[in-house]
Amino acid sequence: MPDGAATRTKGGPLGRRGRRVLIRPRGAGAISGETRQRILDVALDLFVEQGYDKTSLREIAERVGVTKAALYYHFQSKEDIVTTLHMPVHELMHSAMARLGDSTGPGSWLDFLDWLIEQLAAHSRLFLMYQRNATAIGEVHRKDHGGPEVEPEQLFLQRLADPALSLDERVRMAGSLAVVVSGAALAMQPGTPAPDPAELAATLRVAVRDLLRVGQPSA
Amino acid sequence: MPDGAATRTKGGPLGRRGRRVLIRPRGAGAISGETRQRILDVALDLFVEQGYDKTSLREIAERVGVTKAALYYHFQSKEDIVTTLHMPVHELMHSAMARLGDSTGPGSWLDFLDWLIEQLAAHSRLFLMYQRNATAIGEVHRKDHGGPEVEPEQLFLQRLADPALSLDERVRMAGSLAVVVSGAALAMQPGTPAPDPAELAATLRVAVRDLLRVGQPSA
DNA sequence: GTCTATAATGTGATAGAC
DNA sequence: GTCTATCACATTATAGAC
Repeated sequence: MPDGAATRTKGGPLGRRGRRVLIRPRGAGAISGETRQRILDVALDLFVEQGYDKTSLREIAERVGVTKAALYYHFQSKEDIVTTLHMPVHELMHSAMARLGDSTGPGSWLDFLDWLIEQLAAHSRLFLMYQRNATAIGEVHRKDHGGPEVEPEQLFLQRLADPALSLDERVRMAGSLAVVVSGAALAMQPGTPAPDPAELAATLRVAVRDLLRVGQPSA
Repeated sequence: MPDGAATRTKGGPLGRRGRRVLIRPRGAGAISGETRQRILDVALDLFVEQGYDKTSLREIAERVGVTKAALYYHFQSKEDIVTTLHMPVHELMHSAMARLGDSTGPGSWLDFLDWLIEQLAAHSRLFLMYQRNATAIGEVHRKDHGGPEVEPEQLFLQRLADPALSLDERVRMAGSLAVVVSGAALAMQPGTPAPDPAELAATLRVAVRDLLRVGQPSA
């Protein structure tokens, strides 16, 4: 059975659902990068909704309105799609580690959180995708990078394993990170109106300070 | 190709890896419930390690030392396995909602968190499994229970959608829940020694109070 | 209770025409 | 850049012998 025969009439028109107004007909050479971006958009939606593993290429292709084979023109593999989406977050985490440097303890941790809160608004949806597919993404990118554990997320937790830290400090540091992440998820909760990003960020900054028991933000 | 031919010598002995000392030989009728429990143990390990979706029945059967068909004697389906594992957590969440009742606001929320912290120690591994497979488990059990969204986890978030709550309250309530969950994950961080459960619980109780800005625990 | 063998289906991925 | 058609493979699940 051909690719989309189950869901599309054999010779029918291409644009389904009216999800998009086409400037020029599909199949005669689309604008550069346009389809690629739509694939990423659709994939992000599905990965967030139902997870990376449960989302098939057939499903992505269907929603975009192309065949699976077209996906393989734009991306080398399914993993390539999720890797491309995750890249900004990955780089963000990576440079966050660089910021943290070798210092430990709540002080530099707070700086890191402030910076993370700032970045979060711009990438909240990608962060959410990572949060909901952390294990899957972790394994994908462990398979690529040969090494055992290069995911920055894990590095954060390794920081907390520092024996110089008390249990109380560990709980509050890990907890404050969780607060920030939950704040990002809260911002995109369906059914509730999205809060003002600046107000949310300010609220988060105060909240993590309460949890880490340090002074209020300087700004 | 027969089931385990790739990993087990055709006529070889049954017990592999010496993972378990057998009182009496396998295949002559095992002790009631023994294999079933081992299946659950192995499945829990794998679901936590690499996720529900990426774990196949073949893999579970291999580690247990039986064939896939044997799994189907003990469980109706793969979903049945994960549902059985998730059941205690599900019931816990459910009764937590009953405890919360109709009241909103940080007051009853704190009571709920105290209770959750208490329960967490006894079920930390199952909670971790849920946390890492929330989307998968959610969909599995939505498929069973016909209804659209009966998962208690979602109900917690619906509480936070109450328009009577300020953004600050929402952030702190969602955040405090995240702190408790992260505390459970912290307790089982590989590589670091497991903290004393009672001490961890006490630390969490104080931490969530700092975040919710209420007094210290009465106990 | 466990096995062998197989069914039924879906998946990621590729070849080659247009 | 997208299509049709197909491949090779893994998966969940079942049937029936022992």
